[in-house]
Amino acid sequence: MARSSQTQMAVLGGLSIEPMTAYALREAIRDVLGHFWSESFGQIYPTLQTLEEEGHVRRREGPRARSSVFEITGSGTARLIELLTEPIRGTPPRDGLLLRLFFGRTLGRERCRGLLEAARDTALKNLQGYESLQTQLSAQEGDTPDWPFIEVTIRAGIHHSRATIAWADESLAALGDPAGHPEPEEPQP
Amino acid sequence: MARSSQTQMAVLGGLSIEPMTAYALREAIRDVLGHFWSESFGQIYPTLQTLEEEGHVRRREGPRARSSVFEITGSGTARLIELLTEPIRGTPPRDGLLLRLFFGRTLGRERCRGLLEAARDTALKNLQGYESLQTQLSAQEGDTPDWPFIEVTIRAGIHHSRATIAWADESLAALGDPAGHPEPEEPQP
DNA sequence: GCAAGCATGTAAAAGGTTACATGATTCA
DNA sequence: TGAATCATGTAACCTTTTACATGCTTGC
Repeated sequence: MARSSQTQMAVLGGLSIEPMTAYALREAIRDVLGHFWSESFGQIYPTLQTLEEEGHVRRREGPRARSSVFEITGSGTARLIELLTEPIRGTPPRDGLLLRLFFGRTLGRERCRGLLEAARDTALKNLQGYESLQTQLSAQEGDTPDWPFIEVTIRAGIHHSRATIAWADESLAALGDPAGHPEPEEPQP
Repeated sequence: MARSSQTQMAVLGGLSIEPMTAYALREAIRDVLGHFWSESFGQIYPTLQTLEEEGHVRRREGPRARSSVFEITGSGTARLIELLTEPIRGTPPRDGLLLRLFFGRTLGRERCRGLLEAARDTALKNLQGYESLQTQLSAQEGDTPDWPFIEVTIRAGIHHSRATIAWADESLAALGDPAGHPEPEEPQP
């Protein structure tokens, strides 16, 4: 029972906004929740089947041959609330960037700087993405009851990106400017 | 071949700082890398066996009967550098808090506020932990060649915690003060 | 003598990704 | 007509956690 309640949460949540095909659901999860969630086909299809058997979603004929549009049922909404109320199951942390930086003495200062610069660039791009998303969606959806909650998740991305940029800049300064003196003398004796 | 290069990285990295038993290695990973990495016994023991077969670590008699201290070999150091240089394999994001907040209309505003308050509290506790760790370790290890890199990882935690606190405060304000008006009338019809 | 913690390992199960196989539809 | 995209589903594989089984050592 309960094939990955985490996936069920995302699937039921998606369908709670709008009925769609499994394919569209995966695209919606990738495009809309992509900054903090992901699901693959291999999870979505079996989960939809389970949810259908349990009566939490209903399958209707889709716009094409052999395609199905899924919609959430009353019991599905109840199940969604139940899942959303469950305690958050935290994934054990696995940050490949920090692991590499931690062993920076072995990896080498220059390569660490490279990693930090790449992280900074990525964070900057993400930040710009979040900001334009916020502007765009607030115009489009600013009046819907979902908007305040959606905006909270976008602002999480904004805060996180800004923190990453500030941290990377600070760290690049701490690891020394390579220009002129690739391995600077220890500043403090 | 290459049983989880990620685990190998953490294991070889740990042993590159100091030879130890598998048990101690797990404790070190939990206590020192715990803020951004984790490994379980079920990963560490088989990985050490593989690394031993490949000649990347050497097993010595430990301080107790039936216990082994592992130390990294020359080829192990080379392998570690190779692993650290590999592109970072990003785990697909799965943030249970943001998922719940995204579906906040269904979950309910009050429960969302509760989640945000809990997140804020946790971040505050983490922040204090990072700050005292920084003070403590900078006195202890401030002169070692590893310290600048270790500090980078601690400062990542500090920046991230501060961002979480600021975001949670902002979001709590945005989701409305519950005092006086638990479920404010819909502002827009 | 016994409890807590050190120490080693294995097996089963969960959770998830990737690749594959298949076919319909749209559009250039 | 052929490529891109929509669409469904399965199977194999990988990683990782959890639980279990076992025994030594230290300190009270």
